[in-house]
Amino acid sequence: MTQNKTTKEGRVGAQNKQLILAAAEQEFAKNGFKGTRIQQVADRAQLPKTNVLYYFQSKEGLYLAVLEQILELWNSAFDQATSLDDPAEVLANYITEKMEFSLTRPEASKIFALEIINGAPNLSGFFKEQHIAWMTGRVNVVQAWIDQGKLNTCDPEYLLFHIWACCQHYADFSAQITQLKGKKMERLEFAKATRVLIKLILNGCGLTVPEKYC
Amino acid sequence: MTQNKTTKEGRVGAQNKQLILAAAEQEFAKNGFKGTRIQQVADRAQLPKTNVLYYFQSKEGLYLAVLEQILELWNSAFDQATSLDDPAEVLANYITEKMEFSLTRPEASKIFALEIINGAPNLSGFFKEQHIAWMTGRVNVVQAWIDQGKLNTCDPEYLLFHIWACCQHYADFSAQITQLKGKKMERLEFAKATRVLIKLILNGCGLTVPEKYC
DNA sequence: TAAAAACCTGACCATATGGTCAACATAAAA
DNA sequence: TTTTATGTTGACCATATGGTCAGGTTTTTA
Repeated sequence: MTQNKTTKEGRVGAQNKQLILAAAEQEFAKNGFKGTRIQQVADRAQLPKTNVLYYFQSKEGLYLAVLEQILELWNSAFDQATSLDDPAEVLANYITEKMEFSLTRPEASKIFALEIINGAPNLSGFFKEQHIAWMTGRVNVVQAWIDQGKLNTCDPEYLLFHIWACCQHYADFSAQITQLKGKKMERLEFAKATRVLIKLILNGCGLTVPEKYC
Repeated sequence: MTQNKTTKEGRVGAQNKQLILAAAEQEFAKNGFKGTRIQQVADRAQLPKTNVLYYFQSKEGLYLAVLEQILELWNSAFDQATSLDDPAEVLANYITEKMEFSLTRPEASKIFALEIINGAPNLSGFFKEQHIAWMTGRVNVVQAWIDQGKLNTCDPEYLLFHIWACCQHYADFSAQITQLKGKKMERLEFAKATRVLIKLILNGCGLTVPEKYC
């Protein structure tokens, strides 16, 4: 259905590309860019190494494709929120979304984390500008809430950082959490962590947690 | 005739070892284990590559030495806190310490983060057990505070995770923060972030921020 | 001061790995 | 059916890199 802009690919191609991307996501998350071997990705996808290179011109090309696919997942209902919305509802929902992401796509979160720790050498200027614009918009909305007295005074920028930090922690540091809890966090534990986090953040801002998030 | 495996080191050795460790910390934080070249470490330390291998038998040995040195920095006043102490004071101080660490030793934080994201393959069983013991002790203290009514009900384990997450974020994700703020966070911004975070966490737990942390 | 221990380093090597290529197979279009 | 585009793959290569080694110098010890 959708035709790729650069290379014309048939059914088989599209399917294999997805297979390879999924395998690559696992490997890159586990070993980082330098630590990942094309052969490992190929093995996981059950294809010969040369086949991987056929679809993605190079290891870097493969990594960029993985990264691009991940960045498309960054969308959220919070993006469209305005100062007219209820902050408690919006923030609780945003946290819920982020936690759900950490639960279902931990590898994506890890790859992003690795990219940032490395100094974000592969994030396009376009993405960065877009990200800054998003941030500015969201900070303005939160500030408007504060100005309206809906929210305790708190620096909106840092508030967002703290929400990200907590939510991503459950994906990026899952090994540590598993170690400390004695077992892997399943959906049930994630639900509890989400509730606890929502309460912490909202109360921390002087908000009451909406009924549905208790 | 033959000296045992434990190499005796003189003045020069001790000095060079520290030099190499410092250089390695920078490189490992920036490029990860696989991504770091011994030659890069040597260049940074302004020594020949062979000299690095003289002091540390292998790249892995060097990495382990760096990691070990980092884990020694994990100590905190919170370690000795009891349920008799004031939770607001203890937690505010703990957050302050962690933030100070993110400001002054961001590379150490990043290396630890990379290690965890990779599944913590190099953290010794001893460290892990010690870490679990620490956690258990701290959770008990927090729970005691809750039982005494000093603190709102909140899962102590998740509370600690959230504190870690937020504090480490300022070190590990500094590239993203710098990008979004338009400039690197200096000590002044760290002080503000610390204040904001303390307020968020303490208020989130139903605590009042002590005067000295406002 | 002599011996031993610690320190230093250029030359070298084995191996792993990203990537190329050419020949072939299959699907799609004509 | 023929032709063209797409997909497949084993054999191969250039290079980077971790690590060795032998022979040397400096520092410490007895």
